[in-house]
Amino acid sequence: MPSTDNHPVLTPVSGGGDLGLVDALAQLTFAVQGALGRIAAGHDLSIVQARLLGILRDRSPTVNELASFLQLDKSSVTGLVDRAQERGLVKRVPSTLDRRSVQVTITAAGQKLVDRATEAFGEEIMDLVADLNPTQETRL
Amino acid sequence: MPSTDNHPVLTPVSGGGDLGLVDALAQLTFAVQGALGRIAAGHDLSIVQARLLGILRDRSPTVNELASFLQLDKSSVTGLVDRAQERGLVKRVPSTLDRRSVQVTITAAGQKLVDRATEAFGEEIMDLVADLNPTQETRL
DNA sequence: CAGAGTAGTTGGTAATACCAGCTATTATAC
DNA sequence: GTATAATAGCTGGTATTACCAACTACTCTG
Repeated sequence: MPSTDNHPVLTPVSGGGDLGLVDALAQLTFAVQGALGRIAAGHDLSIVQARLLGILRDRSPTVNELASFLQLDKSSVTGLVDRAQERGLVKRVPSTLDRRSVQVTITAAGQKLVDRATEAFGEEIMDLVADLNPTQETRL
Repeated sequence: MPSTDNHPVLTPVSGGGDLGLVDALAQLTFAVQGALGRIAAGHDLSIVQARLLGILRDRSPTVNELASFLQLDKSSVTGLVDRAQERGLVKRVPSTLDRRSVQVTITAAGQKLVDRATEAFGEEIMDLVADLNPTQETRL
């Protein structure tokens, strides 16, 4: 409830076209990301970890696929999965089709965690959207 | 132009209320943040650095104020400003009112950089918004 | 003026992210 | 059919980002 700061962040100057909108959008994303980050942290997750688990809810992609989902380097995903695996949130299952690749799967613990986090996301983001609607709605 | 992936990330399961919206919003912010990150990187900036410079365009806040703008710990801001200062993008000016505090100011080089980056932001985000409007517009 | 409080920095740690280079495996070329 | 190229993932190295706790230098309070 405190800190949705309302100062322009990107566009106080002249610029080309309709930059107020861009700034509003940027701020919206910062606000949402901030909320996401806070909630995730409340469940001992970072945003990226939450995204990882979110993706794994209905898929068991390879590391490569994860990298493209998350727009990360393969090596970043390796580390991400490593840490999640150490915490028992995901598993690596060797692929039977291609022995080079691994399929990353969520564990029951991971499911439970991401379920709880998602619920919290839902509530909090709804609130946030309600707050921002007056500003945003008029802009779209 | 490639990779705006369209897979649900948070909410494929049941959940409480109107979670499709939350997911859409989350994805929007990821997309925007991704674009921001890419463009910033194109100017040798991270998102946080870009935000820093953006804030400094029309203000010369103290480290403390920056911390609250950016929702960061003071020590994180110290490092952020350190690196920006090493690159000649910002300056530290000792405050005359309170000798404990510093005022962080943007340099001419920083101005130029943030101006260029902002322009790029504007264009690219406009494109992105145009893409997402059909989905988003109906949702708001 | 003594003690509490505040501004900023420092030091230590961890997560995130990249790149380049490596191994094992698979696919292609000849 | 084997040699070569390509691919999947991991390692090692580095930089950034972020935190916390502790410290210094001031400022404010009692």
